[in-house]
Amino acid sequence: MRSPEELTTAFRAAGLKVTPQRQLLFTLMHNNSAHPTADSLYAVASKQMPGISLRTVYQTLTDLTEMGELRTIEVGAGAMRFDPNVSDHHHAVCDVCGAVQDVYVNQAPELRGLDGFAVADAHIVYRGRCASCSASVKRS
Amino acid sequence: MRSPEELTTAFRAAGLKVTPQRQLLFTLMHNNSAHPTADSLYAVASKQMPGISLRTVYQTLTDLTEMGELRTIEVGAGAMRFDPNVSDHHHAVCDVCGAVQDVYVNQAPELRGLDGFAVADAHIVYRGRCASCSASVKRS
DNA sequence: TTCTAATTTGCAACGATTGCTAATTAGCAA
DNA sequence: TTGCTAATTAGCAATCGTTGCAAATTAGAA
Repeated sequence: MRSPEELTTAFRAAGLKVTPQRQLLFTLMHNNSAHPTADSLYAVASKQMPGISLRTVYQTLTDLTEMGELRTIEVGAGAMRFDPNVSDHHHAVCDVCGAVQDVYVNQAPELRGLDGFAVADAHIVYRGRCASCSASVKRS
Repeated sequence: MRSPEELTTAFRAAGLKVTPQRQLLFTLMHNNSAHPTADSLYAVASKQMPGISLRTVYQTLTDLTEMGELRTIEVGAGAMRFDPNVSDHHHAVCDVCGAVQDVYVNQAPELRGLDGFAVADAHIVYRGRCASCSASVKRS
């Protein structure tokens, strides 16, 4: 996702308005590696701008996604997550704390069973324990 | 997932009862490669047993999943799907017709960015066009 | 400054799923 | 075969995440 300044220009160029709500969300998502849900982003945004609505957060995230500035990811159950990293990558989800981190694969694996299926896209979700949750395991 | 006969034994052994509803669902899921949702399975079941409730379908699918007889898979938006194939495999989802097929990978790819994450499980969702939807593309 | 289309907000509605409860029933034991 | 009781079913309400809608507000071009 581009910087808040570039997004301001891009939005205006697309005939979209740049409101204070949107500017705040631009800055909150820029370089955000937390893979937030709409709701968690709303919680953060509300602190800086009390009264902003969850509906607006959803709307702006949808706009950014349609412009290709965000990717949406679904990791098992729960809400949709938004990722400002739109490069080709995958995700690892910690089963303990729920944190999501980016993962890159070096080469695509060979497949069996494709049977004429034309692959356009692939997304891998890894599950396990993140480094900090692995470290905090008490001996049992 | 095991055969309806084996499941009957397994359910009783686990202190669970084998009702007509459950027997029907056992047979409908056995060797079912359609990756149905609870709702689509309910539609099929209702034809053979009018009056069966969606609640019971959910309950039985949950029971089977907890016993390790089914896997649940989520492919992008939409409802949860149930897969009687519990072997280690992945899925390809057709963007046109929504069909889901099983895919097997020969070897796990090398990863970057794991950063101490201990992987316990991986699931790949491929998206694209299935064979029949590729074949039925009209020239444009 | 004016005007208007875009935006925001709040709330209703939606789809998927689960919680709850009364009525029913599988299946063990006598 | 009959009784008993815990498990199950069905139906409905409630939940969660998300989207549709409409009235009031506002960005930003003219």
